[in-house]
Amino acid sequence: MSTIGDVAKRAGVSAMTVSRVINNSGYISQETRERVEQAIAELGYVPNALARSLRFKRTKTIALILTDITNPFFTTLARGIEDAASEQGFSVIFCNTDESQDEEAEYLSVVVQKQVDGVLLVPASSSSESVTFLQDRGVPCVVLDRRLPDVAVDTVRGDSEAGAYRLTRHLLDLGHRRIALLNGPSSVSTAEDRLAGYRRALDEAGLSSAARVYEGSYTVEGGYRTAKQMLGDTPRPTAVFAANNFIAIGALRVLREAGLRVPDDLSLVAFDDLPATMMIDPFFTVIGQPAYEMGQRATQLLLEHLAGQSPAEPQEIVLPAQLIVRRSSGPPPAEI
Amino acid sequence: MSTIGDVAKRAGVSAMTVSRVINNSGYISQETRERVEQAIAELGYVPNALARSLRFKRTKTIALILTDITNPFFTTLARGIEDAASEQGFSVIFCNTDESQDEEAEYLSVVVQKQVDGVLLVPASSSSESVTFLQDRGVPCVVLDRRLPDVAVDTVRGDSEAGAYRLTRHLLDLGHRRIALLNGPSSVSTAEDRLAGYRRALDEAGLSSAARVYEGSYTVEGGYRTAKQMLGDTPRPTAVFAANNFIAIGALRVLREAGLRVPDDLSLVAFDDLPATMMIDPFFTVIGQPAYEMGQRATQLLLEHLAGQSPAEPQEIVLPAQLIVRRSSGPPPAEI
DNA sequence: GGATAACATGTTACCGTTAACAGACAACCG
DNA sequence: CGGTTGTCTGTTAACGGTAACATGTTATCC
Repeated sequence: MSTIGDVAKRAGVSAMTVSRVINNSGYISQETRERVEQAIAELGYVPNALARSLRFKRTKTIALILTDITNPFFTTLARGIEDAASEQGFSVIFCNTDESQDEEAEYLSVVVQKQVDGVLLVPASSSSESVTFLQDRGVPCVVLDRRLPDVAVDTVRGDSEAGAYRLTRHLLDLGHRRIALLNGPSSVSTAEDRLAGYRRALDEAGLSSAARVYEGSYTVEGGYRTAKQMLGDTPRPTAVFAANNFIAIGALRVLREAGLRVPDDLSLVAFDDLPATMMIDPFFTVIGQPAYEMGQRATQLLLEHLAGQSPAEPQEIVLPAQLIVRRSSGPPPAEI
Repeated sequence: MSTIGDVAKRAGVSAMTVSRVINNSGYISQETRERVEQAIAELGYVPNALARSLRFKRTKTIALILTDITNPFFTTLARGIEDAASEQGFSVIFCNTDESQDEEAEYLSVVVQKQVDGVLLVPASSSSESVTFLQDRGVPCVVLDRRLPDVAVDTVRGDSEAGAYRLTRHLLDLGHRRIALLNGPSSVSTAEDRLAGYRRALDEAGLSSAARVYEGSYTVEGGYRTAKQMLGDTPRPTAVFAANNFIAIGALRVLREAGLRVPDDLSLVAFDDLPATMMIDPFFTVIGQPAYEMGQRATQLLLEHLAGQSPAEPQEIVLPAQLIVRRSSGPPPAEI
């Protein structure tokens, strides 16, 4: 790979002159400019962004640290982020923590060393450690999807509480009285908020004591396990609220294995929709979150920060969630 | 952000000594080491990877340039790549070209400037320009998913030809004689190969002249459009082979709108499976490609290259595709 | 006891780029 | 004609890190 010095030698000028041509700064005679441009073309010269970044202390690169890109919600989020970032000339380094705090810390250390200009973080847990680490080192950060209670930081997330409330209300309105919540890990704020929304709806209906909460992980296996547990308990719920799409899939498997029909024998609703592009047959009644927009907004917020245009006060942007009623929910079966 | 000099000053040593502590190289007295480590901890010092990279000419970063991370096949591929890369301490910059040659060129320029150690490329078209650009600048590259006919380069891809052959054979074996292919753009090698496999199966069955090929894009809209066109033609095919998952979804919409049942009135099979974690109800008969493994293998190949362990000869790794028979394919309806 | 080796630390120079400063020359002005 | 202004190009130093070399100290050996 040729350097600015190689170009300079070939064009018979100094490196500084080449730099001026590349950056269109200062005075350059037409003749010199052409000679330099030719040398650049002949050598296939590409400026070294590392050297530039070292001087300017900005890399035009941000890090995206999330739990699992394979979750369609995060895939769409990531796409929104990359689109918004590349539009402003920023590159995105992406990292999967698999909900591990250790992996998260490891990735954070790496990207800070690589001098990313900012970090978009979907935290593995509610610990404020990661954000503090970044703040101590002066790296701007926007937290995505999840709340961090103990630290002042920009956050962009969906309204889990209101979404869960509406989803539960939907089931109550259909006549359900025994509604189970298959939740994610309580260490994650979305699980906490979905639980809160669920409880609020039950409380309003005077059914506080009817709450049945099963805590697991946000995975198919988690859903499978908690659903199995739920089916063992009596009286059996007539509706199941899965706290995310993976849990819903796991739960559905259990119900199928038990020979139960949805929604005839049991209603099953979930948080998080699948993109229309991968749905053969939209079936689940869900709360859909605007994942793409969430990614965009978070990126814009971060980039404004980098440009120094944002208010000092940390912002919390909460995007509304949408109830989409489909075929997986219906009235409870008649009691025998 | 503090530098190695700040740490040195605080510990009362030279920058070089700090460097030695960090990298565990050369001789350091236990006492000095402790003083330096304390200074590092107190300052929250993090080494600047840019400065290191500038010296060593390696960034421990690779670029992943693909068409759309939102396509579940590529999502899984990306996950395989990130896992394999991070295992070896490499970071991944990801870029979506949306099948645009211009975007691809733009991203390539950026990541080469950023001095990535290598590039994983899902090319937007069969043009060899991108790979040549990288080779001219000495940036190692592995091409993913698609063949590039005019250039010698490492490639990891699925066996589209054999997969298409088997999928078509499956339909022929069920008794279908009029099988339409809703293909992707002919500028992409996978579309070319799937067409070839389809033709080979028809040829073997003596049905060469029965081929009906509709060229579109690898999108839901593309599938929708070509399927609509197909339905207008007579005699109507009894089976449809969608060249990817998005096309299948688009086609299914058309069939539903036309009141046709799958597989009773028409069989519909596709290339590319969805991850089990997002399937409510596995329905499509498909050819599944080992996307995760493809990503892993390609990354390993690239990293071996970087370590100088790989053969000079460009390798082509072709991974087998698997036929998964489900409910969307069945015998053709009885002729009236 | 002087040579030698092992240990411990510091100095210099360089990776590729560019801001700041400096110098040279031409045009223009009063 | 001397000074000012505008144009064009070059030199130096710095961004943060470390290899190579240099230097000094202490322990070891014959």
